[in-house]
Amino acid sequence: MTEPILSKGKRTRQAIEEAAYELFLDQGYSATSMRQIAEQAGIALGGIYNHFAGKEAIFTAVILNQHPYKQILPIALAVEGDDVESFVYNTAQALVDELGYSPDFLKLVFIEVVEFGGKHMAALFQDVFPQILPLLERFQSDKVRAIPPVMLMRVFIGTFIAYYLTEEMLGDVVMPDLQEEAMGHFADIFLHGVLKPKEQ
Amino acid sequence: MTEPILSKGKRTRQAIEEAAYELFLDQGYSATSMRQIAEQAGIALGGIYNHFAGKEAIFTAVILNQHPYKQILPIALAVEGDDVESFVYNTAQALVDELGYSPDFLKLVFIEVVEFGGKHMAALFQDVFPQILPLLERFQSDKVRAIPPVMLMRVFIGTFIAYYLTEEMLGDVVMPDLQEEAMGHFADIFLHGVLKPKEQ
DNA sequence: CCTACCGATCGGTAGG
DNA sequence: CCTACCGATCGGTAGG
Repeated sequence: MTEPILSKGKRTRQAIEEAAYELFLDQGYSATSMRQIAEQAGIALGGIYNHFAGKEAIFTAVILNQHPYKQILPIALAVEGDDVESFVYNTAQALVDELGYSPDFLKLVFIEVVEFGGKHMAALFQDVFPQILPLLERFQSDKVRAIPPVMLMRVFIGTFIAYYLTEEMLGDVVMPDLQEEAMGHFADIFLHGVLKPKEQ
Repeated sequence: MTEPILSKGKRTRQAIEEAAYELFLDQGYSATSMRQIAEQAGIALGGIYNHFAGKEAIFTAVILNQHPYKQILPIALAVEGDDVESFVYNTAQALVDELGYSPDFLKLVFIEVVEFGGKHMAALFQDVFPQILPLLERFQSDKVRAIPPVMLMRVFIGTFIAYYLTEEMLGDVVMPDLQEEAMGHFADIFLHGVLKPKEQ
């Protein structure tokens, strides 16, 4: 919410990134022209090249600064709940609340996979990995089965991706009424998959 | 394996689709030009328009005919195993064996989401849905917890997508040695999530 | 099914 | 940071 004062140069650069981000989400990378980016950023075409070496440099900046984890991580870190169960359920709830039902927040990664063959992934990963480590601790519990922690985190993240992608694939067409509960089912199945069976 | 005899027109059309399929997987839709498709299909640019109304018509045909489920469904249907456990494990194994570790077979769907906003999804779904119904039966078991069957299928499919997408996202960078076992972990967690706890 | 062409638009740059 | 421009390439078509 804090609006840091940026120099004019920084502000223009920021405007270009935001314009590009919106257009990429909407149309993908190749279908978005430098002219569209310039127009949406309120600048002349030539002006872009004072801030970026070229089109791909814009994408690189965008994916580093607008990557999904930048949205997800703060949400997940702010979630309350001392045990695994409530953490998983609360995170599921919080994510759906903040991100809605659309997989928009995943589209940048899809663009990266489809239009760049994943070649920025390594750089991205270096940036992300240290920051998701704190989340690993929240799975630390003797209720959890013996599963390598990294694998735990991977399946956890994967479960959310799976929810959103299948939402896009068949959410509107089938069972629109089940939508509200769907994320609950994903979280529930994940939890049962990860926890030791309760003796009841 | 059977090579049906096609008329020359059909063969050309098929060659165009296959050329486009390869190029789309490699570059995405927008970055692929009609000239590239023509060249790879061994035809002149103008010739394409005897078979397709335009570029998007090619994509529509490709996604209908080369959609991932066309590869996955036969594999899953051929899997042996009478109980849920062996079905899930064998399917996981068979898919990795046939599709490898790369998410290539998912790229068409990503292109559809990124470059078309998912607008062909409904038509696609009508084609796919009836054919995956038989798979639902293989989850019919009193070992399975009370979960709506459609949701079961959705999480099952989602688990595979999650595996492949996280594989692309961090498979090469981290834990390349764990790769072989990773799918096993996904299947294992899914199974525990879906089955009633065993009294042991 | 090909040749030759259309207008439009692309990413990028020179020069100021 | 803008104006005016570059060569290249785009999807598509006319005509044969």
